[in-house]
Amino acid sequence: MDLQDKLNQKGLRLTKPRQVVMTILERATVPLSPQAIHQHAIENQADIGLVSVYRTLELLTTMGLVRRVHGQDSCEGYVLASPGHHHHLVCRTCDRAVEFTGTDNLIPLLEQLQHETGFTVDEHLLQLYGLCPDCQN
Amino acid sequence: MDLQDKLNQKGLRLTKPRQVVMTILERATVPLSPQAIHQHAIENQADIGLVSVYRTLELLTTMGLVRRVHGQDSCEGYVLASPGHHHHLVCRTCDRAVEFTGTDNLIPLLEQLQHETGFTVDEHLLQLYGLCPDCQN
DNA sequence: TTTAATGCAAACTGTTTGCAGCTCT
DNA sequence: AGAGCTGCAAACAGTTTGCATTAAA
Repeated sequence: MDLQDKLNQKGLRLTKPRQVVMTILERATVPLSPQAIHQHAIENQADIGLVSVYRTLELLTTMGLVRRVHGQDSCEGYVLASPGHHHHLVCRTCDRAVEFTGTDNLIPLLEQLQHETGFTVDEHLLQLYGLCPDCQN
Repeated sequence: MDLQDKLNQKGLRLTKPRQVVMTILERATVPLSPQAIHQHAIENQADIGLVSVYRTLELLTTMGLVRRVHGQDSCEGYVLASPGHHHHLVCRTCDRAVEFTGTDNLIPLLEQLQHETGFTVDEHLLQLYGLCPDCQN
């Protein structure tokens, strides 16, 4: 099912700004800020407004198609939400990010904590920071 | 060596806003935003300006006494760069937080990732969200 | 006494909202 | 045709900067 169907299903529409934002995110390798996305759009002769970028990101995020992440300096960054739960390893220098999923390692920790504290744990945020191969000089 | 000495050593001064901010961070259990810190200060009859909070946080961060982290919603959060490393388990309903340190579980994951991606990983942010015993109804 | 630091106010930057006109279905 | 969407402009919120005054050393 493509984006158009997903939108129509909810009585929403596939419009130019939405297409453009989605395409840009699909091609992106790093989390992009709203302004960065807008910039990319303009450079690709797609004349959309910054406001629509914000609104589209909010929509796509609530639809679960896009995920918001926090870089170290750049606060707001958006990336395509690939299926499943995953985390990011972000380069402190160039902000390049790698996604990973293996969080089985956390399970024993979670269980231990739930037992010790009485909390139930149902969500977690794990972000790793370091240097990517190119920035290790 | 206490804060006063550390500051004087560089020709800087220990002033009321700096004391207050430091004390608040020492008592905090979750990352605090600049405004949250300011709020706390006011509530404790410490009449300091928001601007000083910002400037103090910048100073303490460059001195390595405080660390800036990015939470889920609150972008800017500051925590004491305490010796060792700790994380938080936060109740989604009442915001009560528990600190924990056991991150040995992460080490295999880190090593595996460093190997697979070529990144070096030197910092991480782990926050767990759930419900505390009181809020589980 | 000297000079760092404060706090106000004003400038900025990034994000959100109201609304008239436009467009996808 | 009609409801959803866009884009402008204006309102907002959070952060930074300039400058005269205060206070730590």
